[in-house]
Amino acid sequence: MRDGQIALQGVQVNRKKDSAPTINDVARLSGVSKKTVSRVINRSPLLNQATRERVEAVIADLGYVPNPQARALALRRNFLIGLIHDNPNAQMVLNFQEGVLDAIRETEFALVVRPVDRHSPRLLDDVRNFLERQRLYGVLLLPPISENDALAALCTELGCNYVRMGSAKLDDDAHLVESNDRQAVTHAMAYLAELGHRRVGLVAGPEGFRSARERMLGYHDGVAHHGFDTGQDLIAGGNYTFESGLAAGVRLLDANPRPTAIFASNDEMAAGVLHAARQRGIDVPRDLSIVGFDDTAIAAHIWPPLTTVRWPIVPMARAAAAKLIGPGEEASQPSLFLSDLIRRASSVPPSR
Amino acid sequence: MRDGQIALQGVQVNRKKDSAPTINDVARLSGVSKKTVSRVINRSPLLNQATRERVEAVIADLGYVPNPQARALALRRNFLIGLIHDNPNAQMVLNFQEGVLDAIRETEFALVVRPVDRHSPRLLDDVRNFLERQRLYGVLLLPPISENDALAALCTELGCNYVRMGSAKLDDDAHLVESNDRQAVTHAMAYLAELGHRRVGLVAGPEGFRSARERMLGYHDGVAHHGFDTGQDLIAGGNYTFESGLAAGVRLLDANPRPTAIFASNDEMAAGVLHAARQRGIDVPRDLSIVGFDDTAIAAHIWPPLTTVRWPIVPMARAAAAKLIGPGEEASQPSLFLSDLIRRASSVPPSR
DNA sequence: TTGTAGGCGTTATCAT
DNA sequence: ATGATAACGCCTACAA
Repeated sequence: MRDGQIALQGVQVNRKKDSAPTINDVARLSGVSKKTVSRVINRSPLLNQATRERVEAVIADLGYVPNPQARALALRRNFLIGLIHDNPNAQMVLNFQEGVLDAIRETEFALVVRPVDRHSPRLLDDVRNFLERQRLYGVLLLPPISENDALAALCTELGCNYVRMGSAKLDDDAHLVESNDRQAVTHAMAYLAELGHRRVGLVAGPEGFRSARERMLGYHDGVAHHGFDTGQDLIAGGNYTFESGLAAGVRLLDANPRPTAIFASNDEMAAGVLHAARQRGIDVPRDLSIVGFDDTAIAAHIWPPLTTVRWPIVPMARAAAAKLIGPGEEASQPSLFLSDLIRRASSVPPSR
Repeated sequence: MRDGQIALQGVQVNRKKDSAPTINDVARLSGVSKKTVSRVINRSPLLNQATRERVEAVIADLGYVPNPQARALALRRNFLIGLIHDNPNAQMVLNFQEGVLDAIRETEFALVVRPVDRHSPRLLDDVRNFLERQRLYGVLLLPPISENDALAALCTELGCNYVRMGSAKLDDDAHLVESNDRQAVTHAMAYLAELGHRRVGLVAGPEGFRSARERMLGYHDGVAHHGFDTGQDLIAGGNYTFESGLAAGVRLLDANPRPTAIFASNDEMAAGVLHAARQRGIDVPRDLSIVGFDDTAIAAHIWPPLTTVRWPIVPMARAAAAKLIGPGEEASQPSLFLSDLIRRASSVPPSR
C-alpha cells in the first residue's frame, strides 16, 4: 500500500527513504493535515504560531523542499522567467542574465534563456511555440527584439506577462525598463565640444533599431547645439558589427576634410573605425578621437582604450526582473536609467 | 460541474473557451480515452493508424499543447536542462548556450541558466539548493567549475544527470565532452617554430584550472620538441584576465633577451600582452609575435588581429546536450573535439 | 489496440 | 485555526 495512504490511517510513522520527502511526510510527522503544511510553506497569516514552528521544525529536519512541478500544476503557472533575445552582443546578454539572477536569487524563480533569430520569418511562431510549451511566468525582452511590437502583442495574447528593455518609450510603465540613449550621446557630444572638436563624424546603427535612432538623434542634437560641421560625408551607416564599422570608418576617413572625431553607435563599430584608421596610418587618438557606446569588454581592451557610453545594464536587468515578479503597484512605476560617459584614452583634443 | 466530468458523461461537446485545451478536450472531441491521446502524444507504436490520425487532427485543430508541468509531475522529472557556469568569459558562455539550444530545438526541453561564484564558500549549497528546487532533467557544467569533482559528486548524490566540459579526462565518457588543449598548444608552438621563433614566452593561466595546466603542458611539449630557449624569465603567471595579461606581459618583455613570441593561455591575457608591448613601444607583430587561445570576439577585433586557438565550442555544447538527453548507448560514446589554429596578423617570423 | 482506475505533489474550496 | 475532499493535467499498471 502506498505511503501516503498509510499515513492517513495513522499507522506508519517513518517515511520511505528512497525518494524526496513530500508534503505528506511533513504532515504525518508533524501531526497536521497537508493543507496546514501548505499554509506554512506559503506563509499564510492565519496560523497558530506553535503549529507553524512545529511544522517548520519537521521541514528542516526532513530537508523537505516543495516540488515546483506540483506547485506549478496546482497554481496553473510556473516559476520560470524567460529571457528572449537576439544576441545583440555577448557581454550584454550575459550582464543582463547576471542582473536577472540577482533579482531572483533566494526566490523560487529560475531563468530560462531563449535566443531567437530576428530575421527568421518564423520568429513569431518560434516564440509562440516556446511560450505555449513552457507556460512561463513571464518573459524579458532584450533589444533589439524588444522593439518588436508584434512580440509584445503575442505575449499579451498568450497571457504571458512581459517586460521590455528599450532605449525609448516603447510601452507602458508596467512593461518597460528604459535607458536614455539620446541624452547619453548628447553628453558625449558635449564632451567632444569641450575638448575642442568641431567636426565630428557619426557611424549610425542599423535602420529599424530604436537604439540606433535614439543615438543618432543624440548626435544631431549635439551637432546642432554646438554648431559642429554638418554634411553627408560626416555620416555613415553601419549595422552594429565590427565589419560595418570598418567600412564606415573607411568612408568617413576618406572625406576631405576629415573629421577630427567619430562617434560610433556601438563599441564594435568603434573598434572597426579604429582598424580603419590604423590601416590608413591615422594615429588614434592624436589625429582622430573615437567614442563608442555600450562599454562592452572590448572597449577597455583595445588600444587605445575606448571612450564610451556605459549604460547600467545589470541594474536595469534587476529592475526588469523585479517588475515582472514584484507586486503590482511597484511594477507599474516608471523605470528610467541614466548612462555614464566613460572617458578613456581614445579621445583627446584635436591636433588640427 | 467540471468540464472533464461532463465530458466523461458524453453530454457536452464544446470545451471551455477561457483556458488552454487539455488532454481531456482532445479525448472528448476525438471520441477516445485520454490514455489514447497520451499514446499519440508519446508516439506509442501500438496504435491504430486511423485512430492516431483522427486524434492528431483534433490536436492540430485545437492547438493543443501538452502541459509540461503536469507531464513533469507524472513522470517525476521535468524537461529542463541546467547550465551551471562561473562565467569564464561571456562569448564562451553564450556560444555554449547557442550550441545547447541547437541540440534541444524542436524538443520540449528548455535551458535554465545558473551562474555561480566558484569562490563562494556556499558554492555547493547554492548548487544543491538549485538542483533540489528545480529537479532538473540534468545539468551541463562549464569550465572552470566543471573541474570541481565535488560538484559532480553532488549531482550524483541528488540523482541529477550531468555532463562536464573539460580540457582533460575529468570523468567517464557518459559525463564528459573533452577538448584537446594540450595538443592544440603544441600545434601552435610548432607553427611558431616554423616561423623561425626560438625564444617563446608563456603567460600561464591560473593554478587550479585544468585548462591552464593543459595549455602549459602543451607549451612545455613544444619547447622541448623544438629546442626552444628555456628559463624562468620566459614564464609568467596570469589569471585569465586582461589585467593579469598586462602584468605578465610587462614581466616577460622586461627580460633580456626578450622573447620574440609569446603564447598567452587565453585571448584576454593576449590582449593584455599586446597592451604591455604598446606601452613599451614594442611593435607587434614586427618585434613580437603573440598567440592567444579561445578565439573570442576580441581576438579578431584588436590590432593586429590575434593568432589564436579556436576550440569548437558550439559543436561541443551540442554534443554535451545530446549526451544528456540522448539515448544511453549514444551518450556513453567518448566525445573528443579538436581545436584549430587560426592564423592572423599577430604572428610573423621574428625580426631578429 | 484501447480503456479504467488511480497516482504524481501541490493548492483551493468549503466545511468545522 | 485546521482539515477533508476535490481539483490541476498527465502518465502507469493493469484490465479488457
